[in-house]
Amino acid sequence: MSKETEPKRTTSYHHGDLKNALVDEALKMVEEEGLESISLRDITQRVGTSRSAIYRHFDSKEALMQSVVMAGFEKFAKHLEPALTTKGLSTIERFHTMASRYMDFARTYPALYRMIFGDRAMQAREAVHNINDETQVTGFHALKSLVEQAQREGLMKKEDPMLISTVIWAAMHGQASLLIDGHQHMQENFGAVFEMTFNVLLEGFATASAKVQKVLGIL
Amino acid sequence: MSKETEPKRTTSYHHGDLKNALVDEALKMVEEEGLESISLRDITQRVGTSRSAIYRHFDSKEALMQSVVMAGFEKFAKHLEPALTTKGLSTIERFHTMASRYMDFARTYPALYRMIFGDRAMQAREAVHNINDETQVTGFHALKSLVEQAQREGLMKKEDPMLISTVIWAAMHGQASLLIDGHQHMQENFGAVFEMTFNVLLEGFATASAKVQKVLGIL
DNA sequence: CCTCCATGTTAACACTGTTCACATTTTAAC
DNA sequence: GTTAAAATGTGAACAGTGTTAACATGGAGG
Repeated sequence: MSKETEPKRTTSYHHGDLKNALVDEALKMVEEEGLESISLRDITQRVGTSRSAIYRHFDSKEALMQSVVMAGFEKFAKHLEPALTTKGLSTIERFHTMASRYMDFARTYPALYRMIFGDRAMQAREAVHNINDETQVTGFHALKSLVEQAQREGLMKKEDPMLISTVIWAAMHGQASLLIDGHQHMQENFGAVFEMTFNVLLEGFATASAKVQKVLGIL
Repeated sequence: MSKETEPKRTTSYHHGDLKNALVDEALKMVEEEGLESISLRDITQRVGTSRSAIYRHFDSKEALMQSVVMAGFEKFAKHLEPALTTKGLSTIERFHTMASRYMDFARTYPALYRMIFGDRAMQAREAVHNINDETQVTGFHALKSLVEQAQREGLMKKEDPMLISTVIWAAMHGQASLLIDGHQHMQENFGAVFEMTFNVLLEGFATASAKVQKVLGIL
């Protein structure tokens, strides 16, 4: 990424920019056909190069797939952005928007979601840890900053934001996973389960004073 | 391994009971080496037969793996049983025991857990739907019956038990998945996240009267 | 011009799941 | 008990995979 000086697409050699082309094509194919079924031969054929050309840019198929994971994670982070950037939303609304878009991403790109949060994903994240440290934590950091905002506003009890964020994230991840992996109970009641989870979390993390107010309303 | 000199099992043909032997060995290998890396050749070699012997009992590798999924799910269901069968536990304690053993199973057999709750699992469950309809729903049914019990005791609000169970299950599944797939935030704070989730769910699903009582205690 | 080196190609290798014709053992019929 | 049929196991072969090595090509700098 250091040698630019070209208004065109950088590094125009034989192909132009084979490395990125391979990652882009692989990412597209993951979305289309799923993870398991794609082969290096298919990727190179669609890109228009020879099979072994890959090995001038990646050590192995796994290395290519790790780059796909990183690209997919950037796409995921962008998908969540509106929850933070949209103007005029309350913190609660931002929570709801973020959770909603999270589930939407998983449902729209199930294979990609499985890939970026699967067991190979962490290896990929660690492999490029020094190169791109900001993007990879963006998703989680966005959630955590929302939690901190809610705490500042007195909507949420003041326990460790990291802990609270992880609890929320796990609940969402569980729903997304069950949904895209075809589990009946989740698919049949998706909307209801989502809203119930959202409310339970909201209530469970509410401050004591907020709870008292709610109860006083009941009495 | 010749005739029926073994008082073991029925159907003593050439091998004895190759079909089950293959499933057992494959299940063992999934736990040892993970899902991806095991091959039919390795399985048959360890069982002691020829490679293609598999095809007398299964249509394909995928069919064998689906049988492994079913066997793994039975193992999982057994692992959860103490939460229901142990005498002298309160309903809350049963919840805690079940959740605890759930996470324990995932941590002890990560590859197997991934397999039985992954995306191929549902296909397997559907493929043998008529044969073994009880076992496959055991896990979820156990949770649901606990929810109903809690509702009867006035500990939990009386919304659809199916919905509540799915919410709880998804929260646990999310934690288990993040944990065994190596996500830092989960691994570093596993115990704290688990307890916080448990409490939040308990509180979020508590009956209104229970909440009022708690608040009255505060006031 | 020429040389060098990054990039792309072709052929081959070891491995995989799968299928075929054939061998062996078990079951059943007579 | 003999014999035919069915069930089960075997070895060789095939197409597909990721990977590697030797070779080819084209652009950059002298």
